[in-house]
Amino acid sequence: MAHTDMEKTFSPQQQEQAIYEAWERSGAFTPTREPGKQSYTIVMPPPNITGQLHMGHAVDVTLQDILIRFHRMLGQPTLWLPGTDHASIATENRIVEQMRKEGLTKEGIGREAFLARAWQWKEEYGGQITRQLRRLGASCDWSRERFTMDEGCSRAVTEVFVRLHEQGLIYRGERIINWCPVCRTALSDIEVEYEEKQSKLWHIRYPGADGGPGVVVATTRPETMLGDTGVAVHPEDGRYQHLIGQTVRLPLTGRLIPVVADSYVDPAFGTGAVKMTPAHDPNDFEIASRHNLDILRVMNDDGSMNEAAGADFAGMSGAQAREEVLKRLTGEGLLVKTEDYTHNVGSCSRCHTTVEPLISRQWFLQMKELARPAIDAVHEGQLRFYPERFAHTYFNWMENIRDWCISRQLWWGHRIPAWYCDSCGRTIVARQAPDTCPDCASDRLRQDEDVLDTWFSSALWPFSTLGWPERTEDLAYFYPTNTLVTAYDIIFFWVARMIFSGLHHTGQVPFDTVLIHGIVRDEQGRKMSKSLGNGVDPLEVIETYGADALRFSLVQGVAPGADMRVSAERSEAARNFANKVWNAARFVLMNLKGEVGSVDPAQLNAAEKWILSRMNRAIRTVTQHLQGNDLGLAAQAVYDFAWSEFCDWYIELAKGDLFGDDAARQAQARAVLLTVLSALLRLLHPFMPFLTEIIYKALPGQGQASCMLSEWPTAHEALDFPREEQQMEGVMDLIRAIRAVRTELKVQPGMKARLLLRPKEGWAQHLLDAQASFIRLAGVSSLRVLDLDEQVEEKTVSAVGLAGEALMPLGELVDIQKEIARLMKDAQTLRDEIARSRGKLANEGFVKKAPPALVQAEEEKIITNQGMLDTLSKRIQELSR
RNA sequence: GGGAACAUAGCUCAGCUGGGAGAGCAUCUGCCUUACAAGCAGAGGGUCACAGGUUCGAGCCCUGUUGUUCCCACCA
Repeated sequence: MAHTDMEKTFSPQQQEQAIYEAWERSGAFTPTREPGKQSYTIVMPPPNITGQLHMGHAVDVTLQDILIRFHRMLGQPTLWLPGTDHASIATENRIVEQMRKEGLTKEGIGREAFLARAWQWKEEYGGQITRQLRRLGASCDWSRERFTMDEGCSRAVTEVFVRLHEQGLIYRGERIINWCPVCRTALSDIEVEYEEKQSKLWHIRYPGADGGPGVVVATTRPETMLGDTGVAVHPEDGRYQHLIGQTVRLPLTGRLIPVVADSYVDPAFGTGAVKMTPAHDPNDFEIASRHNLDILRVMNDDGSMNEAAGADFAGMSGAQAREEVLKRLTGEGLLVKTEDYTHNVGSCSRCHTTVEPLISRQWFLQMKELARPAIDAVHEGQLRFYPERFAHTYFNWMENIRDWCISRQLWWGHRIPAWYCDSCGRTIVARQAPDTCPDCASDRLRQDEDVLDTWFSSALWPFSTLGWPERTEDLAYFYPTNTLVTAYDIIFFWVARMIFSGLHHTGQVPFDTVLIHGIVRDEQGRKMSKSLGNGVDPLEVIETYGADALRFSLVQGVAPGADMRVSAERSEAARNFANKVWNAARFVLMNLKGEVGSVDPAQLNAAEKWILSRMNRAIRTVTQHLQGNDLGLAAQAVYDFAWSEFCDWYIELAKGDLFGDDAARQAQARAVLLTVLSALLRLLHPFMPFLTEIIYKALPGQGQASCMLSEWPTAHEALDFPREEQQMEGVMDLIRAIRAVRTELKVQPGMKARLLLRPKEGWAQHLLDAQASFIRLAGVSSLRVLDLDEQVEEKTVSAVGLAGEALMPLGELVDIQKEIARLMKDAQTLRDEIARSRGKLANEGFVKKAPPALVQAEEEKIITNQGMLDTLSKRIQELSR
């Protein structure tokens, strides 16, 4: 592209895709393993295949791409491995939903057909999201793209499951789990969200077996009483000593249930007596197992009551059963008291149905042993969280971790590699489907119907994608990876699990840095969500403002770990910045005219030394921030340097030489402009890859080299001029002071404005040197630098800066001002009169009733006043020149 | 109940290990000055939540108070 092609405004939309395709085709995203060099690796958090790219991805991917492009430019073999996640429960729900619209059900079409459909879904939407990642400019290595259910990842999952089972860390057992009656599957603890809800605390009397008063229990879930198998009280509670070891009669069923003593019970809460429903409450389950109470499950998988709840209740929904139970208890006079009560109710994080805790046979991963090394690794600093405070979150969770329920009653996912022998009942966990039972040689084997929690495979992502359990060259070279970039809401789900999995299976931490960012909110600070409909589509922003603008708006000035807000204003500001850089480049290219020599360090003027020195500072600052993962500060530093220093000052200062007669100076100015622009583009490239690539390719003398593959700029000490920087600041400060005076005196462009400069001690030579710049940048017509002790006779207005004092003589200037003010006042009077006359003429009564002469006089007044006003306006304009 | 964060200009927020109170947007004024009106120049606007303390010096460190948010746990 030649500079003549450059439009006045930067419109990236058409070019972006072509540039991306060229990058991808060139193979530059694929690193070469160079043995001597230190690699840099990021494994992309795989987006779910459930649908569209959203702002959360945009942030995540932008941050990663910045780091990747930075390290690539530093010359490291840089791998960014992309992929997608099968997202077991989320995808399955979406497909079920889709089928429901067609009148189909999962059970109706069967497992095989359902999975075929799921794979079809994956083909369609998995591809969609990766195409959208390309739109953002994500420079990942698509040749290594992975999917959590592809052959390799699946093999890793099986291997891990079998190993953990062999090590005794995976077990199958009956436990209270969180059950979603709509998704019809078990959930892990973190898949449950709690919300405060208004409810009641019902006090119910359980009469004594002997017909005595028995005991009153308090409950928030009366329907579960049908599954009660005991009552617990505190062992030292004086009120209930006589009941311990006795039985009471469970109302509505007539069953006799024992009263047990357990110190878990808080005598101060409710009545101090707790009904025990071991099949539907985790705490009750614990107590029940200590006291050998029966376990009676009264609820079906869909949340309705089953036969065990009694013939009268079987088939009712939970809510119906509650109503009926309360009605009957009231009828029997056993409902002693009802009080208002607020408590937390858990709901499914996927479908927001209230979760039912219930007893179920599931697979669990024992966590204690796995958590320890993962905690130590962070304490020892093998792995760092940034910002560090998120390590607290991590420790807090890991130190109180409970066993992980890993089985799900779903079809889409990694099927559990366990088989049951129908002949002898043996369970076989194996890498491959066994033909016969090793115990009884029967071939009546059935594979476990369930699949694994989707996070089970995600936990292995950093190494399963690199070929583990094979000892591949990729694994040896790129693992452990370097930076994991993700939002804070996913630390438990994923980060923690990757850390213990990596340590346990590979003996190494999977990455050395966890860079945590916030979540994206809307303008009002609300979390973006489908239900609120406040989501901003990143693709729309790209269409309107360009991918560079979107990327920049998501990092500029954003503190690590802080939530960020997306708004049109932010994107617009970033787009304006892109345009600013575009125009600076346009100016530079327009003025290069042919060959550009290199900068001659011996012939630099003050402005050139200043900008080169500032450039060095910018390089150091940006580099340091990027290395420290402070991407927001890095972006801000590039922005400030580009706009406030290069554009606002240096380009303006260079115009003197550029448009002057001195050929040597002209050449030098061109060389400096090109040097600084080139460095600026490279500093900006990680943030705005498209814009910088387009411009960089147009720079002369380098054969259309790619910015992406150029070297990261380095600061050369030969171009550090700290003293000159300060001196230039002094000059700039004085120029700003003069501009303020000009504005104050309303000096119009073209108006004569004489200026006297009185230098401070030590600044005389500088001000003399910079005279031309003063005239140009301060917009004055002439200027004289005074001697140190020279007196000024005229009246002046002054402004003081670092380098001295600027004096602007008044005299004629002020007279003009006064004259203009007077004329303006007259003009206003005329305008008022015209308006008044018009008002009269608009009044029907006046026009009809007043003498015609009077009406005509008013009309003439308008005409003459208008004439006078025109004359005045011309005079004002003349004076203003 | 435990933990964390936040409180800075009208709005949204930066501010690294203590020394200048800042940016974007908004407002006001003047400019189509041959890179850019998506721009340029200038201006107004803040008791850095409150109260103490440490220090030569505090937006930053310490203590307390108030207010807001988030996470975890969960008493039936």
